[in-house]
Amino acid sequence: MSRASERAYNNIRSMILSGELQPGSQIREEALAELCGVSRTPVRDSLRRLEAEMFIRRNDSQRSFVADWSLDDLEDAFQLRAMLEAHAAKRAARRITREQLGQLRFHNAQLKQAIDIPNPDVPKFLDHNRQFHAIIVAAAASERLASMLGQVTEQPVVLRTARQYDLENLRRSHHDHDELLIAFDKRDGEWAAAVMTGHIRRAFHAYAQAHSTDTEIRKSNLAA
Amino acid sequence: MSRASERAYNNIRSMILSGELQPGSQIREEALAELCGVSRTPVRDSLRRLEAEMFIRRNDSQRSFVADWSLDDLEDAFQLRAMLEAHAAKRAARRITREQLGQLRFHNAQLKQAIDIPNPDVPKFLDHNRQFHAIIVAAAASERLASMLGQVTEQPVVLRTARQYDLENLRRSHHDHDELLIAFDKRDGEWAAAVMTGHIRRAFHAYAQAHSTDTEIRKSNLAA
DNA sequence: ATGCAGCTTATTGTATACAAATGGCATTCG
DNA sequence: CGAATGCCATTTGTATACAATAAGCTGCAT
Repeated sequence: MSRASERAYNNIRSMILSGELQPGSQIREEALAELCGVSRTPVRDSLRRLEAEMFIRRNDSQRSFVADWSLDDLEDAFQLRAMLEAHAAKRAARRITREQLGQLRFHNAQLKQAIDIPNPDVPKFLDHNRQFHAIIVAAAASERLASMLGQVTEQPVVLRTARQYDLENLRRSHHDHDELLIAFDKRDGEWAAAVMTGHIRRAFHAYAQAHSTDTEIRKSNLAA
Repeated sequence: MSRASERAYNNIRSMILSGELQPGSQIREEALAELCGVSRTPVRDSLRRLEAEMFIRRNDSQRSFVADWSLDDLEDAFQLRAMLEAHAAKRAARRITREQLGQLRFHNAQLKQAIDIPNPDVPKFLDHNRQFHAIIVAAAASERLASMLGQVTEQPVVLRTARQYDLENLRRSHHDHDELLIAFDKRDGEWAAAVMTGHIRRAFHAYAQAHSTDTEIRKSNLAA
């Protein structure tokens, strides 16, 4: 992707994810163009992409708005994600290479390290976690599946305020990864899929809890 | 969608589906613009959309080519479709309204009529079949799921020559629909999902057979 | 007051000109 | 003869001007 267009896309996307562009608010092409320092043309490209990714929705007269997902919508996304990632895990179990297994072990060791210390390094955990999952998707070797997963994986990040990361949850995540590694090693696709399903479902409930806390806080801020 | 943009999208899409634009061949924005009688701007929009829908792919230097799917790729698409439609059926079983059930019955009766006569009306069958599936997806009430299904449902249409429609197959399809209707009536999501999985898998094998016949014919045409 | 008509303004859609980047070809040098 | 390099042609990317459309507002009529 070319310079201006990529910049516009990344800028707008991160403005949505960070909450700088509030859910439900209208988006004007020219305003974004100025914010990104490019013309409307690349902005329009970006908006189309973001619309396909459901970060943005348009009303019937083509005006764009930042998507505003309810908790139900997000559960829906998580449900699809669980199904797709379980499918990926199943496929990966048949196809994963020794090298990829090694990489999985590496990232799993790293993310364990990130939380198994007095001062947990959550960003580091998240990064290696992301890479762990990416390797599984790559091993599944289905471009379509990868593209669909892309659509449901980053949506929940739209939580506006800083999330509460429950350490106990992260440790359980790491434990799931351990089990996935064994399932891959045994080439047991059914097992891998089952573990993955639980792994994502837990993520949803952790997210939902953080989300409701967040919502409470915002409500009381409004009241004050 | 506005006039020029919509025209460009529909034109290009149908040129791909009809084989007028050959799989693997390069696509130039200006050529398409002339063909569609619009400027490059709406053509570019369309190309982006079609790229997201995987009808078009781009190499690393941004040149566009008509996607050329192998049978393996198509099996992959069908596999995802089976999973997603089964999921849709399961959700639909819980949510479907009496009215929607009535509509399903109507379309199923129509498609039965289309093939239960001396001179089968295949296009009519396909149309009611499409609507039958659309109602189930609507009843599943998940925008994301619907959008994902859109991505895998129309891909196999890229068969270049006229398809052989095996009547026996269409009758079995109709039978599956009957069974789906009972499952929905009993609100048995698991049953509905199972029937749907088989329904789509059969569609794949019917398609694969037609595809290989098609490929053979093309080969011998080349040889001649 | 309320609702509607017509105007005004805001916003998106399209065309086009120009800039940047890429690929192919020919030429040159090892 | 083969590989690398520079130039030219082709193609895509970006900016901008203008057209079309939709929203909001004002004022008038009921």
